[in-house]
Amino acid sequence: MSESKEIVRNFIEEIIEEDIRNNKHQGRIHTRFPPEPNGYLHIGHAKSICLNFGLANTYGGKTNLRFDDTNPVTEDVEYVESIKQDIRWLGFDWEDREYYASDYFQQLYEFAIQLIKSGKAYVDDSSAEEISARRGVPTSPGENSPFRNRSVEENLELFEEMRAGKVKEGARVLRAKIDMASPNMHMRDPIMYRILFTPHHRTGNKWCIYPTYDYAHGQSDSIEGITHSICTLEFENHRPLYNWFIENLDIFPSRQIEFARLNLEYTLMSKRKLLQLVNEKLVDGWDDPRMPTLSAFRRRGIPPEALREFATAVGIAKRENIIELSRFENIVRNHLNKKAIRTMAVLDPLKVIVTNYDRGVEWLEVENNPEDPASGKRKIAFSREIYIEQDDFMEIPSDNYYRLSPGKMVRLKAAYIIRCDQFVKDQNGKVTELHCTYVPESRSGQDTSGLKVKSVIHWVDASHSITTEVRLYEQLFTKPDPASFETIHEIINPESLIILSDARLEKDMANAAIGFSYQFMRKGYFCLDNGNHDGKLVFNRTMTLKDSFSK
RNA sequence: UGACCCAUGGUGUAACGGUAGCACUACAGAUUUUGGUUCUGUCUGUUAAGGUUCGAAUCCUUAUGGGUCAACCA
Repeated sequence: MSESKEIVRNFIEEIIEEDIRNNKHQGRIHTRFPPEPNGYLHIGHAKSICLNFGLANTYGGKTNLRFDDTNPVTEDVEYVESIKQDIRWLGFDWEDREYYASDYFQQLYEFAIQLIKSGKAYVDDSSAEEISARRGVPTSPGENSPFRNRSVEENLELFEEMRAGKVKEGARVLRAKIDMASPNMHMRDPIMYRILFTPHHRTGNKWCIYPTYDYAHGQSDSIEGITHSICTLEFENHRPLYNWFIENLDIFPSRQIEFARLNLEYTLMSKRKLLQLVNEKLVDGWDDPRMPTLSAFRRRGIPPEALREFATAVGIAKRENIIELSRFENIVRNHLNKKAIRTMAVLDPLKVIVTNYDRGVEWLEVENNPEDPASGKRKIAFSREIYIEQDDFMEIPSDNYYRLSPGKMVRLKAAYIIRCDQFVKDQNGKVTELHCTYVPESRSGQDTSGLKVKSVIHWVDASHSITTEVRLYEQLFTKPDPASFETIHEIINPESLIILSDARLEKDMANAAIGFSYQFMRKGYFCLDNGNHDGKLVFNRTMTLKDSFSK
């Protein structure tokens, strides 16, 4: 027997396995993914989704989808729908466990009464400014609110007035009574409820007091019996408070565990800034293929399997990290290379006349995907007039350039070797046409010419091709660390989108379908855009091929 | 002048007191009818100083560096 591959566990898996060994919660594992419906899911969320659902999957547990909808001011149903669609597309299923923090508003309210009754919460009439001023700073203690020692009866009465809508927004809050001198700012009598006369997308006008994150989140976890509540590092300082509520309410002890969020080079993860890109129309919307949102990845042709692999490949740890884009690209290319059907597409056409070709149209056979023999072969037309890529010809070639130039030969993929005899320029000096001769005995697969050429280039037949639009995407930002810049405008990449309207594809590509990936040979991976273009075909570049020929 | 967390090649992540490994990147070579793919090889690492120990990336102390916290956001 060969030795089995060692399984590497991340620190969360180690905690879970320890809990299972100790029979904690009878070995039950239950996680949750808690998005706030105030924006679209991005690749950072994908890491969290894969972690939470993945953990449940490997340990025979369950994962709830719970919308953390405690702030009606910023949240909307539009986001709820997109989030559900994106999680499904990523490949995960929460079955019937679709919950909302707002489902628990009544329960949370009763918990609050319980804390008031036990003298652990009080109503504060201070203004936001006063509260902030009395909270102190991290390096020195705060001071108690003058309203801190109200009687239980008074607190109950006042809180009821808040609930009943008798108090103006901002005039009163409910606070936990903990310790204004705590070195942890979150323990300095944190706010539990604030008054907001904003209708909620689910509860409508039923409530005008809304629980804050700190008060709602842990209790929602507890209500759902979540065993491992996984969140990002910035909530580390909230954990004592998370535990304080659970202990003082004496409810199910969910455990919060923090891990380092995903950071990716050239990518912004801040929902606020992504929203800004959308609002200022710096991109085409949340699903603009340059965005890091899941809907954008879908539109750009990134396979969900690749995203899942990436999410686990980056690892789970507590160390701050910035993943290199090459890591992401490597994984996406691996997936696409295996499954993408090859086709020839000339993005920037240059006409070639094969002057000695007089056999009309000839049909040549070519593999659909050399990586996958099962993908079969197809026939492509070849005739006297074809197109090649502008940059596959250089009038004065550089030393390491081994494509076409005057007097030089290349092979046309799956066809013949041609030699460039002449070129035609327009008045601007741009090369507009090549006159070449082909070598009849060099036909692909039955080459008896004995000629050796350094390069094989792609091409399409002029009369057996279609003209389409092709969109080339590059990084949206010119800096690898866009988050560290104050304004996004200064780092927007002006060439992040290049629209080519005259691309020539093999005629068969008229039948291209959404959801499939194609490799435009030597040019990259592309997919049909899922937007509405009045019947016109538009292709998005998912990713370039790795390019060892640097320009 | 606080609390909490983190520190392993360029990047990310393993090694759970006993040979610092893997992946990506970069570079070099081989193969190739995609300058793709594939294959082979090379370079580069335990933040520092003490301590414990036969033995420390791992445990302890201190220092240094980085992150988070002062919304009625999540």
